[in-house]
Amino acid sequence: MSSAADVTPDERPVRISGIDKIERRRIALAESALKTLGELGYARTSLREIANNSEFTHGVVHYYFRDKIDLISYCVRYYKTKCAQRYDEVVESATTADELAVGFLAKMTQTLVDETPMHRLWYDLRAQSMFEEQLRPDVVAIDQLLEAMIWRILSRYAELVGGEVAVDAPTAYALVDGLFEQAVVGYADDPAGVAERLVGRVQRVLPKLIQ
Amino acid sequence: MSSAADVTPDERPVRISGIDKIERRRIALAESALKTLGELGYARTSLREIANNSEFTHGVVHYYFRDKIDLISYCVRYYKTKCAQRYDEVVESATTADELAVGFLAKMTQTLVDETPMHRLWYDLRAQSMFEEQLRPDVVAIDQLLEAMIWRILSRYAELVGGEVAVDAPTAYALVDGLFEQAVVGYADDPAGVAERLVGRVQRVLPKLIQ
DNA sequence: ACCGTCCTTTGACACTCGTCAAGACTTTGT
DNA sequence: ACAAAGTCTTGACGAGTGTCAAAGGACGGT
Repeated sequence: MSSAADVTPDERPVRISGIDKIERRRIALAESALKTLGELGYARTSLREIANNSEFTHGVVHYYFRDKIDLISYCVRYYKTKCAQRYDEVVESATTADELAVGFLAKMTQTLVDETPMHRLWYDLRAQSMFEEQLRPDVVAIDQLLEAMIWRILSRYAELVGGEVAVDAPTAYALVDGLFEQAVVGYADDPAGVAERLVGRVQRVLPKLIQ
Repeated sequence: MSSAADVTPDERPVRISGIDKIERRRIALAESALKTLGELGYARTSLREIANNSEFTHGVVHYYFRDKIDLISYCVRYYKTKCAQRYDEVVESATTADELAVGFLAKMTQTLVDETPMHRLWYDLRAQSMFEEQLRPDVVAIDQLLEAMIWRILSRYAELVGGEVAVDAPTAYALVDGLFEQAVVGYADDPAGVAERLVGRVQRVLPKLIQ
């Protein structure tokens, strides 16, 4: 990514100035950290392991982040910006209820399969937040983002179908999330058929949430 | 090791307290461990902390359990026997749908409030099982137990109401569990009103699962 | 009484963790 | 080109971890 647009004759990455370079490094570190976190989980991921799985040394991590919580927190916030708008395009482009449902379900299974580690990490972090107070604000914020996302999908679906969502936003989110988490956990145990079962279940539940 | 091969043909006098005492110690240790685990979570709980919060020393823990996973695994299995039959009495004694619903919801909020640490731990362990393979069998077993429990409640409810459950057992479990987990996570953040909101949501969702 | 077995304590081990500091290397301003 | 500022490497520290082994105590059978 981002390799196509170098028109600059100068090869030196010097042009990236101060603040920008710091932010770039932090993002690179965060992405590397997220990869490791997604594979090992929050508890078993150490700063050294993160540095090890990256092109940096463990000292660099501490140069760009105050401490471990600072890094994790940054990772979570970075992740947040990417995850909650996954379905927005589908919602905006769909012109019929069926189109929306199909698009939603397709994206859902796609992210389940393609980004399993990220979802594992999310459920891990949400559980950890019950014990580690410092994680709570970020987790709560993401939860609200996801709830709003589900709500956008459901209310648009209801609109297209000519009805109303029969439950409030937190309830709708909890229900859909319950199904999705079940799929993520099941996917870790045995991936075969999990995605299809998830689709079937959401398909059958979705109409019941509209009246 | 070397426990099975008794060289002495001589019977070990049937010490009633023998095996029984070992099991008793293990249970006592497990209960103490569960208390600590429920408060600190899986990751931040060390064997020394468990021993510290009990009347034993950290050496005893290793005398009765091979290693940490052995202890945790035992704890989880011990916990399992208590958690999945929480609602059985309600299911058996209820003679009307309303009675069942009220009893179920009452027990649900009661366990949410009284045993919060246990539920936190459960969701923590389920998340950890995605990363730690050794935890998976126990987690899967408990999940099935809980699924069966929810199914018993729902199918009895449908029977009393004169209908049928409109979704399959895994779906029903995922939906209810989604609502419950939302409540547990929310309870850790701010307990006020969480139980009431949970009751309201389950009350509104429950009829939609019957047809 | 003594002895062997079970139980428990204590202390040590090898290791990993987060954190930091001293110095080396690189880039930038002038 | 030279010095200052920024960036990175390396190695160390103390604390905490799981694990284990060697003693000490308790208690039964003989």
